[in-house]
Amino acid sequence: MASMKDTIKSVAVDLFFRKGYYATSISDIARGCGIQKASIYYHFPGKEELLFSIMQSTMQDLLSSLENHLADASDIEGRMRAAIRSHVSFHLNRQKETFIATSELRGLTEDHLSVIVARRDDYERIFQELIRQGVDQGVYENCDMKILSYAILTLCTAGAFWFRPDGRLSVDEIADIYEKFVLNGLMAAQASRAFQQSPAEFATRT
Amino acid sequence: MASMKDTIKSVAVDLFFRKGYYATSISDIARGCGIQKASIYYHFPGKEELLFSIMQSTMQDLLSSLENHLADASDIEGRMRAAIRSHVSFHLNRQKETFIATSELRGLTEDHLSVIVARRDDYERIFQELIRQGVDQGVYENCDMKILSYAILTLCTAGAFWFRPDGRLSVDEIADIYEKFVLNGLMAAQASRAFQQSPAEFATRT
DNA sequence: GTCTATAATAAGATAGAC
DNA sequence: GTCTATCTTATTATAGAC
Repeated sequence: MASMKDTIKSVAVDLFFRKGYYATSISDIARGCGIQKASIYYHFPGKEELLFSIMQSTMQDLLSSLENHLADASDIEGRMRAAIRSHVSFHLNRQKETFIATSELRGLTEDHLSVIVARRDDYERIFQELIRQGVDQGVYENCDMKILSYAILTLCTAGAFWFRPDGRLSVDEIADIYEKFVLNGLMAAQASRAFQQSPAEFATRT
Repeated sequence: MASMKDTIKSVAVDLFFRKGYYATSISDIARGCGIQKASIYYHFPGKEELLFSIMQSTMQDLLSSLENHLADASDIEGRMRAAIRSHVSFHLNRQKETFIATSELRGLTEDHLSVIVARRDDYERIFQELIRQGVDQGVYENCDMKILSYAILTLCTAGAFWFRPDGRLSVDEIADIYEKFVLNGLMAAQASRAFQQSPAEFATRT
């Protein structure tokens, strides 16, 4: 049974996703909950705190999901695959929240923004570390880790912008496509270079 | 010599980029231009029309840039490279406008939104056509064209979100990284598959 | 914990003089 | 083409009763 505080949060998620943070008023949220707008302020100090609360629990769960997925994988390729699958499926399964967390950072106060950005940086660092390990082990081509980690994450994050739960492709199918594209992208040059250097040795690895 | 209309537009671009569309008031823009806020309304019917004007000229120039870059390339790989370079360099060189055009769609009325989205769809279709031609000619692996075109475009568009003109990497260096990652991503599976099927023939193509 | 009523503020936009 | 002055409206947030 959901508390009113949870109801408010969930109605806010729905409205922020559909209309945007600025276009959603406290009255809109109250109407969605079936209460008066003044009652919102009993549960949250203000509109911005409500946004912050949404973003914080989203980032928390995003990080947990990544840790859970990584726990099941051991070698570097498996770990990268697990990380991408976690990232993609979280962003599609919790589309509304991830959409908000990505697109409404402008709505946060400076203090709250720095908390969320710090969490996001922690999250990105895990991906950068995965790329670095892959490069160290010679599985991926040497590359600019920061730029590529942004590229990989953004690419999958964008799913939250166009995904339709009742659309042509399921979450798993989309995760497959992204997983393949990113892994290919990271490994391709390595593969072709290895082939050029030593086709025989390359063949044993394929 | 810039007209006041151009000045207003350029000040608005700067403020929308730095503070966001909703957080920027007509008064802010007027102050940036050194005029009174009522004077803005002589040049633009309202704040939303100003945003629309910025987005429309940005999309126009984005499309022109792509056409110019494509005119110089002939084969499919060269055309894809040219398209990616055009996309990346435009988004970094005109960072403020492309950032706004990407992140402030929520600020448009329904009518204006549909105009911009239609232009964006035209633009995306050119990339989808490039991918399709590459697949037809066997240069790229068969793939989901819509999803991959979103992936490629978003990945590069995201540059406008983190790029620093005075940062570590130049526009050209970033374009190089993206060009390589995307091309590798599109061709990788094809390359390794070709090698598995016929290593000798593959070698002649490398 | 929710209500009614209202304060406080700020924004987009217009009227009309110069 | 720009100004001063003002209108209109909407929003966040608070006070205080129940």
